[in-house]
Formats: sequence, C-alpha cells, structure tokens
Amino acid sequence: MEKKRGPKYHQIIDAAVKVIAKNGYHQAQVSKIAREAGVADGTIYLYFRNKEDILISLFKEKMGQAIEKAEVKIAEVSSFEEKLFWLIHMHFTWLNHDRHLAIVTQLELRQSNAKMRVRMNEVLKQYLDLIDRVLKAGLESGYFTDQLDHRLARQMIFGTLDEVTTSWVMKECKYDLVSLAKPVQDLLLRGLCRKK
Amino acid sequence: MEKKRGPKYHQIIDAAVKVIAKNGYHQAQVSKIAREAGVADGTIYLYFRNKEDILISLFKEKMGQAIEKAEVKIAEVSSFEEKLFWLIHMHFTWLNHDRHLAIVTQLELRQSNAKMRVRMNEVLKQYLDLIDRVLKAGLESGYFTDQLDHRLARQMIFGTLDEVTTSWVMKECKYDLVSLAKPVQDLLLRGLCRKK
Amino acid sequence: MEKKRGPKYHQIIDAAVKVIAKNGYHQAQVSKIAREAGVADGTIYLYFRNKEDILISLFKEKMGQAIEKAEVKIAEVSSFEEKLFWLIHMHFTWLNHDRHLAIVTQLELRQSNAKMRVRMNEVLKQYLDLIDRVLKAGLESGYFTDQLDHRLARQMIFGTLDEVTTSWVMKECKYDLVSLAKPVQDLLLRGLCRKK
Amino acid sequence: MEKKRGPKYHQIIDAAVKVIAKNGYHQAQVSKIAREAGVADGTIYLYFRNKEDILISLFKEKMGQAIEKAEVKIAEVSSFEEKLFWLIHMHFTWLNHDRHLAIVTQLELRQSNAKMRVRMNEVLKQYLDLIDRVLKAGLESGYFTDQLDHRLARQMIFGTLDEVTTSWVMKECKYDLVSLAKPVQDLLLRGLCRKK
DNA sequence: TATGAATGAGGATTCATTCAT
DNA sequence: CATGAATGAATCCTCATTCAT
Repeated sequence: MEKKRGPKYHQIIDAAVKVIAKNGYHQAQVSKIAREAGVADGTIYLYFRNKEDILISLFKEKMGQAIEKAEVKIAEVSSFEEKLFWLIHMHFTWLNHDRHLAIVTQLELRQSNAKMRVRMNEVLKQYLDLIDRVLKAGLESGYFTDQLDHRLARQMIFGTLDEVTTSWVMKECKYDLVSLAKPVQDLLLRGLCRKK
Repeated sequence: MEKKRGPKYHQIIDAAVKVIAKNGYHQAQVSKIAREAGVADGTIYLYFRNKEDILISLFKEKMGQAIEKAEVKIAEVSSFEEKLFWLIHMHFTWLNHDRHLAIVTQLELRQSNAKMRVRMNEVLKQYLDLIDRVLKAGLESGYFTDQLDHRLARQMIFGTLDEVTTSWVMKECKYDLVSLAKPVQDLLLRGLCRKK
Repeated sequence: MEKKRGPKYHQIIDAAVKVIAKNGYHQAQVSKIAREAGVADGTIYLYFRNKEDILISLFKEKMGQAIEKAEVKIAEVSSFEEKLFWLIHMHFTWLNHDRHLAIVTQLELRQSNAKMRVRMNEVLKQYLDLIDRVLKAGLESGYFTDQLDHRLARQMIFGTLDEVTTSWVMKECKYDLVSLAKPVQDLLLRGLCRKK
Repeated sequence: MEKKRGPKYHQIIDAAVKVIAKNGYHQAQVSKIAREAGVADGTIYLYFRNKEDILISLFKEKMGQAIEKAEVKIAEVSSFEEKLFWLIHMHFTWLNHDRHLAIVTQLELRQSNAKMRVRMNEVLKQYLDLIDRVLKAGLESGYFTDQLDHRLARQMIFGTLDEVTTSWVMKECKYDLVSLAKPVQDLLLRGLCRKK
C-alpha cells in the first residue's frame, strides 16, 4: 500500500512539525496535526500509513533535503578542511533557519520509541555516509592516515554537531548557531591540544 | 511527603532498570517493576511518589555513583591528559559494566517527557560540571589557552562520549567499550589532524 | 470544548439512570453505562467531558424537564392553594412515573462528592425559586401575610416533599406516591393543628 | 467479634468527626483519622470492625445522646405543643452546639453508600419513634384526630427539621439555629394558612 | 478523494485492612 | 494492647485508526 504524494502530503508534514514544536511529541495527536493541516483526521491516512509514518516521513523529507544541499556544497570544494567546514556550516544553517524543525529533531523526535528510532537511523545512515565520504577525502588527501579510527572519527564529528545543536536548542536558540561553524571545525581538526 | 530509603528502595530501582532494558520504556508498567522487585504494586508508592519518581531516582542514583567514582579517580591524577583519560575511562567502564543500565540511559530514558528530561538534566549538570573542572585543569596547566571555547570543548567531549556509547549500545554491545578509552582520548586531544 | 447533543446524548443519560439505579452510585462504572447505552466506552467522551459531567447532565436534564412542566401547570391555575397542590402533584408524578430516576435522585446521586453537589445545587436552585414564586402568589393573594417566614416556609415545603419521596423510595415504591399529593397539600396548608 | 470500648473508642470517634468535617467524607482516610486520634492505623481495628463501623458508631453514639436528652426534656412537659417545641429545640440545640458534627451528619455522612445508609436508618428509627410518641400525645390530648395521617405528619416534621438544619449548615452556620425553634414549631402546627 | 463519528484497549494509583513484631 | 509496613484490587480516560457516507 504505497501512499500518495500530493499537495496535502507536504501540508501534513509541515503541520506535524509545527504541532510537535508547539505542543511536544506526546501532545501531538493526529487530530491536532489534521486540524493544523486543514484536513480531516481520516485524510491523514490517505497519505500516511500511520502516525509513525508521518514522523518517519517528516524526518526523511527534511533530512533528505539537508543532506542533498550539503552534498552539493561539499562537492564544490576540494580540500578536506573545507569539506568539513561546509558539512558543519550546512548542518548549522539548516537548523538555524527553521527553529521549529530544530526543536523537533533535537528534542521531540528523540522521545519516539526504539522501533521508530531504528527506522530514523536508517535515514540518518545517509548523513553518516556523507560524513564518511568527507573523512575519506581527508584520508586520500593525506590529511591524516588510517591510524585514525574512521568510525570513532565519525562518531566524534556527529556527536559534537549533535550536542552543540541540542545545547543551542535548549538555550532557546538565543545565539547564532552558524557563527559556531568555524570554531567547531577548528576544534574537530585540532582537538583540545593547542600547543604550538 | 519524604519517601523512605531502605533495602526495597534499591531493589525497586534495580528492578526498574531490568524491566525497562528488557521491555522498553513504554512497556515498563509499574506492576511489572513491582513483580520483578518482588513487592506488591502498592509498595512501590511507599518508596516513590509516582512512576516518574522511580525513573528520576534511578538516573540520579546510578549517575550519582558514577560521577562520584569518576571524581575520585580524576582527583588522583594530576595532568590534564590523565584527567581526561580517566573521565572517558570511567564513563565507558560504568556503562560497559552494566549493559542493562546502558540501554536504559542511552536509549530508553530518552523517551521520557519534557518535564522529566528537565529533571534529568539537573542531574546531568553535575556531570557537565565535572567535565568543566577537568577542562579548567587543562587551562591552568597551560595545556591550552582560553582561545579555546570552553563551552564548545565541553560539548565536543560530552557529545563524543555520548555518541560513542550510544553507537555501542545500538550495536548490541558487541565490542569492548573500555578499550576505546585511549583512542577516544587521543582523538579529543589531537583532533582529526595527524600531521607531524 | 462544547460537547455535542444528538440521539446518543439522551441514550447515554438514560443508560446512566438505569445502571445507577440497578448497581448503585459507586458501582456504576463508565464501561457499564456504555454497554447499557449500546456504545463504546470512548463514545461517552464525545458527548460528556467526564463521568461527573454525565451525572450533572443527567440531573440537569431530568430536573429541568420536571421544573418546566411544573411551571406550566402552576401558571395555569390562579389560587395559591391550587398552585401548591400542583407543585406537589407534579413533584410526585415526576418520580412516581420513573422509579429508576427516583432511586437515582433520592438515594444514589447524594453520594456524589462536594464539588458535584455544589453543581447539582445550582440546578436545584431553580426548583427552590419555583417554590418561592408559588409562595409569593400566596402572599399577594393574601392567603398569608409576611408574618410568615418565607425561607422557613420554603424549607418546610421542600423538606417535606423530599422526605415523603425518600421514604417512598426506601419502602421500595410499594404504594402510590401521587395519591399523597392532596393529604400533603392539606398538611402543609393547615399544619398539624386540626381544631375547628 | 465484639469490639472493645475504652478511652480510645471515643477518641477515635471524635477524631473521625473532626477529620470528616475538615476534609469531607471521601477524603477522610482511616490513616488520617488514626493520626488525628493519636493512634496507629492498626489500633483502629482493635476498636472497630472496619471503617464503616466507625461511621455507624459515630452516628449511633452522637444521635443516641441527642435522643436521650430530648426524651428527658419532652417527658418533663405535658402538652403536645410543648413536646413538639422541645423536640425542635433539642434538635437545633444539638447541632448548633457542635458545628463539626452538624457538617458531618447533614452533609458528609449522606455520601455513604446505600448499605451504610440502611444501617444509619436503623439508628434514625429511634428518632422517628420519638417523633411518633410526640404525635401520639397530640392525638391522645385531642389536639388533632386520626384524620391526620400519622406517617405523613412524621415525615413533614422530620423533613422540615432536616431541611432547615441542612440549609443552615450550607449557609456556614452564619445565623443562630436555636432561635428558629419557635417559628418552626408555629409553622408545623398551623401550616402556611394564617387566616383567622 | 475526503470526511469525522465511532471504536476499545490499556495502566498508574489509592487506601482499607492485615499481621509479624 | 499497640504498631505501621506491606498488600493488591479496581477504574477512568485518551487517542490512533477505521469505514460508512
């Protein structure tokens, strides 16, 4: 039962983002999302298999767009340092731009159950793959050798970006996230060590 | 209404860890926890205000113990590098040792609602403070200068530890977490850069 | 959140009367009422805010109808004695006609908590106002002067009707209540005194 | 299993009155009564079979005392009018004197279930018998003839006293109840009719 | 396509009562 | 006599999903 796309598909996803950001994950009932989207409760089920499917689709759509944009930008630059910079920059720009979405991905969607998070990780996989490709560029350009544990490096990058973003959201997005791109890049490249 | 401590207090907390790890957050009914603890449902409420209070107390107890142990160990060594190493080592040891607890803290407890997470963050605050103290030692020893953004550094450390641990849990704890302490320390200290 | 009216609204109220009369106030679970009404448990909540709201609505609906009918009849006659007679007659007819309702209003609904009784008193107020209007007619027609304490008179009338009805219900409605209308009117008008 | 009397018996009953008056019937838990009485929860059960038994005993003790006093006073006077007056006077004096008890008997105890009210009615029976004896005196003295329905007369007297008292309690005992004895006697004797 | 009324499963919590001490 | 820790039964309400229109 493949569900349809149509104008209402995105209408419902955007309504979901808005409703979850405003009310929180556990107070985002299907009927509220339907009302926000301006459709009947039942209509939701013409476009999505179930509630879970709305959230997965939401994550897939939004994340997918972000990854695509990042990929394009990263392909435009050649050095590892620049690629890493733009990875961070695009990540921050993406969430800095849509605060509702930031709340939803960093705080609310994490309350979903284990089963859903497995499915969201499948989406996240593409992002991790992108990080891997950036790292591979670093290896190939000789920026570092394979003494560097690839998997750990990826986890440090992702973990840091995620934590920085989450902290920003929990501080109610009071400061500019994008301006942190450069210092974060620097931190990831050189670590805590600052000896000359 | 101050609740009692007693042998059953810890009995119930440990039962909660086991039940949540096995069944998942949303399938961890009070009656299941009571049965696992070998007490009546009502007995739970002689020791905890409500279900939420069990989970908060669980987090507080377990996290508290871990932080205490880490603090002791960190105080025993003097250099920044060693302090950082033991911070990581203790973090990994803690969760490597109790896989049920790892599942609960890394995956299940994150499904709790906003109100609960605020209260859990209060506990987490102590851990972040510990990281801050370690970083301060680095600053004072001249390992790095205050050109390093303290807050970002803390977020990198915590984000990395958290992501490494979560990945390990999601890989079903198939490898030894503690053996990652050294490479992670190295990664955090020197960053991705490996040029000599 | 204004609740709907519809055929099911009255269906549920009538089911509540039947279930409460048969099982008693504290044994009248929502699921029993739903089953009796032939709807699902959840449907109840499309028509009523909560269980309390069913009971308040029940009282309001039934009492409201009775008061309206009594008012019409009382307006049709002109003398104070007749007005009083019809007040009593309508009161007795109302409950004599629906024994389940009699049990519910005289015995079961009185077990409700303080908050509910305050709300039921608001409904009862309309009935007391009706008694007051009847008494006012007696005053204006010169049947009695204002040496008569209005409030006490109302309390005697209401207290007597209530006690007569409750006694009848507790005697399991074994005799005809309506036939008591005339003797009760006589008693209220002339008191215990029977000297000529 | 006949329960013991002792100093704590009355201590517990008085605690029950106080707790019910302050917290309401449904918030008067056994443990609250025990605390107020200064005994352990379990001690209650050395003196009473169960919670119901406390309330029945409370009603029986308090009502019994009131009836006894009323009987003595009524025996001292000879005319029907005087006997009726003292019946009313003693009823009002009793509750006017102990406002907590008034709240408990007029409002709170009525929330008890059908089974309990049957048992309370057995106690009340003695009071109704007293009214009957007063009425019998009226019949024998020729104050009225047996054209007067005895049962209805009793219901009017009791219903009126009860309603007057309940109204007074609901008005938070703001006026003096005892001063209503004379007007109520007058009302019951002569009815609403005031023509000469 | 779209609607929205109807469904019904599922769980935290209270509190009267017991009984080992 | 007295204690008080422990027991465990019992129920209202929400909300994702369906299906007749």
